[in-house]
Amino acid sequence: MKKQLIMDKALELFAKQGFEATSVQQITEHCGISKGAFYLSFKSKDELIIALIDHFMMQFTTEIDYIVRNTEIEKLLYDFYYATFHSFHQHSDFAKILMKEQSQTFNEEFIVKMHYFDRLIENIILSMIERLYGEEVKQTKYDLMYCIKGFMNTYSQLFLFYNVPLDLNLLSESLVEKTNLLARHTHVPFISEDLIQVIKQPMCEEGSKEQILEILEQKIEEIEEPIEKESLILLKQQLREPTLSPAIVKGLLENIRNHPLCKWISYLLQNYFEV
Amino acid sequence: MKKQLIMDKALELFAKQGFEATSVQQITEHCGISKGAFYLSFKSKDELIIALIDHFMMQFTTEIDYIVRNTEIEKLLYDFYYATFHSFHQHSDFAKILMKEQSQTFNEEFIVKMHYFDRLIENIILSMIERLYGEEVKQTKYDLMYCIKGFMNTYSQLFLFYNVPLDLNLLSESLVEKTNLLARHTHVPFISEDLIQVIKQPMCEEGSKEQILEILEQKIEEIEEPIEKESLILLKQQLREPTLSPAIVKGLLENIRNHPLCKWISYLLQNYFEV
DNA sequence: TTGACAAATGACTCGTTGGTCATTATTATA
DNA sequence: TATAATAATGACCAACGAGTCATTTGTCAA
Repeated sequence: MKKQLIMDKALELFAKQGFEATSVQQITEHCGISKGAFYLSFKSKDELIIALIDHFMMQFTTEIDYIVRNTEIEKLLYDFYYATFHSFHQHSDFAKILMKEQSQTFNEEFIVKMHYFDRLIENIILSMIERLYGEEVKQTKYDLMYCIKGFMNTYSQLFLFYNVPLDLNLLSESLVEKTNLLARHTHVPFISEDLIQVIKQPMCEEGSKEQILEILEQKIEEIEEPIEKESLILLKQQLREPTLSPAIVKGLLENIRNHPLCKWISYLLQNYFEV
Repeated sequence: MKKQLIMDKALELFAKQGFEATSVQQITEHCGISKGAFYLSFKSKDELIIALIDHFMMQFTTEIDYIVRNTEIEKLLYDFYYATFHSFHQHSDFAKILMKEQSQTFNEEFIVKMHYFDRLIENIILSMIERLYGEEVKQTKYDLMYCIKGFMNTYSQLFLFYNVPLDLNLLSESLVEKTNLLARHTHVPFISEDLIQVIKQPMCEEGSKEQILEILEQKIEEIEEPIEKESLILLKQQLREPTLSPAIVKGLLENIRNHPLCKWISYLLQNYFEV
């Protein structure tokens, strides 16, 4: 598929030069295709960057969420950091774009997307904190969440922009220690429940039933494998009119969770059904 | 002075839209001047952004450095955070630019400047850590430094991009607690002495004698006040040929330290003479 | 071999940008 | 007031970028 080629090559250039500084001309040259061919795959340059963000952020969010939901508590924090940095490292070109283009103003949709994913990640971190420390951190959980985000940011810059050899194990151990320290001994919160209300505000976007339905129908078309396809169809019915028991829904979700094209929809459905 | 007007107005626009997305046209319109007038004050758009960075970063670096050198240990950490966030808050337009344009690739000189100041700030933080905890954190000081940088970044985003009411006192208290916790109980460092060597590398730039001399001569021209002027002239001689005692040098530096035009040169000289 | 259809091309348009410079307005000086 | 010097103007230029579309190339069934 041309689309994939363009995304791959554009990713390299964006990471190196930034989005604005990379022209469509350059991208097409780097792909060895014509300018027209580019516009057969993407309606605009903006659509390309949105596609890139969607692609990687969906993947990342889903990965992290799965870990937070399914890892035993003893390994949870370590695995979380490990997976995070492993992912950043593996998709370092994309991570660089994220860092560079952080909250740039050039495109409305871009910002909305970024905020949306940012919010998702914050929620995942919060639910991890909940699992790890529970009531213990009631007063300080938002601060803790911000610190964890800060660690993710600060430490990833180290290996993204200086190419130092990366000892993922040591890094994760080190951050686990720091996080536990902060969780267990912090008593002066800065971010109160009030403050977080001011920050949060909207957060609708993808969550709505209609949008999930839309994506669901699209996936049903795409998928060939009978089990996955039927699971999707059943889930669609359940979405329209809840009749199945939670156990069955959970099973159906399990059926699709490892299909490469279903990761995202499975994440959305899981959230929707509050499993 | 036109230059100041342009810098003020451009700052607003850059903070709102980013550097690349703001045209010289827009800036001149916002100032109520013609395009030609802009180019009487700045040779190029790039020169403008460099001037802005220099202006604010010199100010910030000098402020923080003064605090770290001169505050009693009991208040040091608190004052450091307070001053940092106070400065970010006061110059929030500039802080926004820093966040947005973080390591953008558009201009070589820009990046060099940013790295230079980043390095300066890292050194200031390190010397603060040294004063606060000394030997205690020998193994973990670089990690601690990165965590402090992380706090500065993460928490400033809160009030820069959501305009929440800001309780500077609480914020500083809260970060003091976190920092002390990490300093006193961390045992698993990630950033070793080796790693920091890989990252550091060059770090020359402004420090050289010739460059200091150049700025010094320029300042001697500018300054009217007799005491400050003579102090500068004596310091210039001392720079060429060291003859004065450390006490005298320190006194001369003290003479100029509060002159609004001498903050930066005084910082550079202080570093050079290792006072 | 032909012809219908889709895929791919790249010269082109049109808007915008950073930057220049001949000209005009303003001020200072004699 | 006349003249020189300086400040300010904005029409203009070359360069470049996103996006378009008439045309060419490739494919495959008949």
